[in-house]
Amino acid sequence: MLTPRQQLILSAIIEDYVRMAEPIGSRALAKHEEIQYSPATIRNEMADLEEMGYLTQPHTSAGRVPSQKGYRFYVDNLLRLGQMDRETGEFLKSVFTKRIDEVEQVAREVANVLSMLTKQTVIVLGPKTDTEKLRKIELIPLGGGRAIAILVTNSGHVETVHVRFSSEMEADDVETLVRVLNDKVVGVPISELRRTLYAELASELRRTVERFEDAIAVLNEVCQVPEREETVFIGGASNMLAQPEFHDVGKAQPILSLLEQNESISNWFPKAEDGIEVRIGAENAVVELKDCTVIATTYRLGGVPVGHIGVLGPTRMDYNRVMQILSFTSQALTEFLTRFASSG
Amino acid sequence: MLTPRQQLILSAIIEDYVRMAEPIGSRALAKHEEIQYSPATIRNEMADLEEMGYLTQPHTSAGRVPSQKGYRFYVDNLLRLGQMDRETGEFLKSVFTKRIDEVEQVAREVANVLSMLTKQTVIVLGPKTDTEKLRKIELIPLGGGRAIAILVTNSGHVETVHVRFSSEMEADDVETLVRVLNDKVVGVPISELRRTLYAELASELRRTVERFEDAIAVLNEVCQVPEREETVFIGGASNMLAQPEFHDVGKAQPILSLLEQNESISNWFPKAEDGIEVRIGAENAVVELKDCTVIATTYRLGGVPVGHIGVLGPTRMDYNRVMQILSFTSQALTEFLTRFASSG
DNA sequence: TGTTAGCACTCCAGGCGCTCGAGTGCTAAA
DNA sequence: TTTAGCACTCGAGCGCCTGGAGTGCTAACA
Repeated sequence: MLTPRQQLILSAIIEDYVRMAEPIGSRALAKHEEIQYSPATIRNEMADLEEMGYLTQPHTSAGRVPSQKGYRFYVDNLLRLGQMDRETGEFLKSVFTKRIDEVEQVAREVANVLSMLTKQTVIVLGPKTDTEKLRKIELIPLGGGRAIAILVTNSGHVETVHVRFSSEMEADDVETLVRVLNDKVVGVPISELRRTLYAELASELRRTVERFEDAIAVLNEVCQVPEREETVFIGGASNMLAQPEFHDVGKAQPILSLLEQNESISNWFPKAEDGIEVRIGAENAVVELKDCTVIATTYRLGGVPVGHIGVLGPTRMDYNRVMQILSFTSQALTEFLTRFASSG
Repeated sequence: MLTPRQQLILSAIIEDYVRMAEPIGSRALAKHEEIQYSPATIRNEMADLEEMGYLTQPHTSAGRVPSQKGYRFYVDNLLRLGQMDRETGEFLKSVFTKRIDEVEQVAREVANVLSMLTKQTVIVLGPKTDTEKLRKIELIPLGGGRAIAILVTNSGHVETVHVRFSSEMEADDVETLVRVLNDKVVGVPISELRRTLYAELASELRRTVERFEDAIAVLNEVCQVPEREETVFIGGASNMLAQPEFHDVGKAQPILSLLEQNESISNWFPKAEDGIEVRIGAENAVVELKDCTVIATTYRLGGVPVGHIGVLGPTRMDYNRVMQILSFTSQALTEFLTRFASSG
C-alpha cells in the first residue's frame, strides 16, 4: 500500500497534470503549499511510485506522468467528491426547469449542456421506453396492405410502427382489432407486449375477427417496437480536438469514427448499474479507446434504469469535476422523468 | 477568355492536384499524354494563368495550385459530367431497393452511404413533410390539461405534438373536436393547417363545442407542427480528418464544431433550387467554410422540394465524381419518395 | 533513519547552417 | 511560336550544437 506521503504526491501529480497537460517535475511539486518536502525527497518518492507502476516517464530527463494504474488508484482511493461549484450547479438546474414536452429533447439538451460544462464529448443513451406502460393503441390503415400503429405510453411518449399484412383487412376487422387491443393491452409494459398479446388475445380474436391470420400478422409487427435500438445523442465531439493528446489527427480520427457508428455504441458503453462507473484506458471494451476514459452513469424512471449518460475524453481528465457533474445530472434527470411521467 | 491550351492545362492541374494534394509542376504536367508541349511552354502558360488569378504558388520554387477562381472556372466551363462508374452506380441503386418503412431511415442511410462513396462529409436535410397532406388527426388526452395530437400524413409520416390547455375539457368536447377536425382537415397540406382551421373551423366549433376558448387553444398548439425545424443527418464527419488540408487540428475543429450546431445548418446550406449548386471557398455563407467546398442538390416529392443533400470537403475535391453521385442520388431519392408516397 | 543540498548526467526542444532537388523565369536558338 | 539550356530560388530534411529542465546518486545533516 502507499504511504500517506506517496498518496499526497500521486494526488498532486495527477491534479497538476490534468491542468497542465505536461509532465510534472519535482521542483514544480515542491512549490505546492500542502507538500512540505524538498525536491530531492519528492524525487525519491516519485522513483518509488514509478517502480510500483503508478507513474511513467516519457523519457529520462522529463517529469512524471500518471499511468493508467495511477489514475485508477486516484479514482478508487484518493478522490473525495466534494460539492460542485455553485455556478455550475445553478446552470445545470436551469436546464431542468425549462418547459419541455418531449423526452428526446431533454436528452439532446443534456448532451449539449454537459459537453459545454466539461469541454469533453458527451454521450446520452435512451431513454428506453419499453418499460413504460401502454396508454393507447391506434391503428391507421393506409391501404395497399399497410397501416401505421401508434402506441402512446404512460409518460406521453409516442412510438409508431409501420405494419404490413398480406391482404386488405375488412374495415370492420380493423376496428374490432383496435378495440380489442385497447381493451386488453392498456397498462401493459411495452416490453411485455408480445407475451401478453399471445396469451390473452389469440382466442379472443379468433372469435371476433374474420381474417385471423392477418390480425396475428399485424400484432406481430406491432411487437417490433420493443426491439428498437436505443437512441443516441452525442454532444461536443469536436471538443476532443481541443485536447492536446488529440492534436495528432491520427489519434482523433478513429475515435470520432467510432462515435459515428451509432448502433454499436451500446456495445462498449459502460452501463453503470448503480452509481458512477469509470473506465480508464485499456479498461474500455474497444481498442480505439485505449487512451481514453469514459465516465458513465445511469438515470432511471420509477427505479428502473432507462438510459445512460457518459463523458468521453483523454485519460487526463478532470475526474472530480466530471463525476460531480454526472452525479448531479443523473439525479436531476431521474427526477425530471419522474415528474414528467406523473404529470404527463 | 482562356485559350484552349490554357483550359487544357488548367484542367490537368486541377485533376492532378485533386489526386495528389501537392503543388503540380510543369515537368509532371508534360508527362500527360494529352499535353504535347514541353515543360517550358507549360511554364509560360502557367505564369499567364497565375497572372490571371486561376493559379497560385505556395512559394517561388514550388508547383502551382488551383485558386478559388480556378476551381470556379473548371466547374463552370471545363467539367463535362460523364457517366458514373458502373460499380458506384450499382452500389447506389442497391440502397434504394431495400425495404424501408420510414423516410427518416432512408435519409440517414443516404448520409452514410454517400460519405463512404465520396470519403467526405455528407449532410442530408429533411425531408420536410409540411407540404404533405393530412390523412388523419388523433387527439389523445393525457389528463392534467395535456394531450397529444397525432397527425398522419399522406405518405405515412407521423408527427406528434404535445398540447396543453388551461383546464380539463369535457370528454365529449374532445371527441367532437376530433371528429370536426377530421371532417374539415383531411387533405389539407400541413403548412396550410393554421389558415384552414381559422377559416373553416371557428364558426363550426363555436356551435358545437362548449369550451370554445380551449378548443381554439388546442388548435393553436397543433399548428406548431409546420414550424418545426428541419431534421439533419450528418454522415462521415470524421472523414474530414483524413484530408491532408485538415491535418492541422486547428483547421478541422471549427468546421466540426459548425456541423454540431444542427439548428443553424440550414442558414448556410446552399439550397440549390434546381440542379446542383457548388459553393467554393469564400462563396460559402460562413467564414468557417472559407477553405471548403459544399456541393448540394435538392430532392423532391411531387415536384415540390422537400429536402437537400450536400457534400462538404476541402476545395480540393473530386468535383466530377461528387456531382455525378449527388445528381444520381437526388434523382433516386425523388423517385423513392414518390413511390413511397403513392404506395404508402 | 529520514531528509536535503549539491552535482554530474541525460535528453529533448529549438535554433543554425548546410545540402539537395524540385521547380521556376529568362534568354537565345530552332 | 516553341523549346532547350541555364542560373536562380526556396523549402524540406539532416546534422550539429546549445540551453534548460529534470533526474539519480552521494554525502552531509538533523
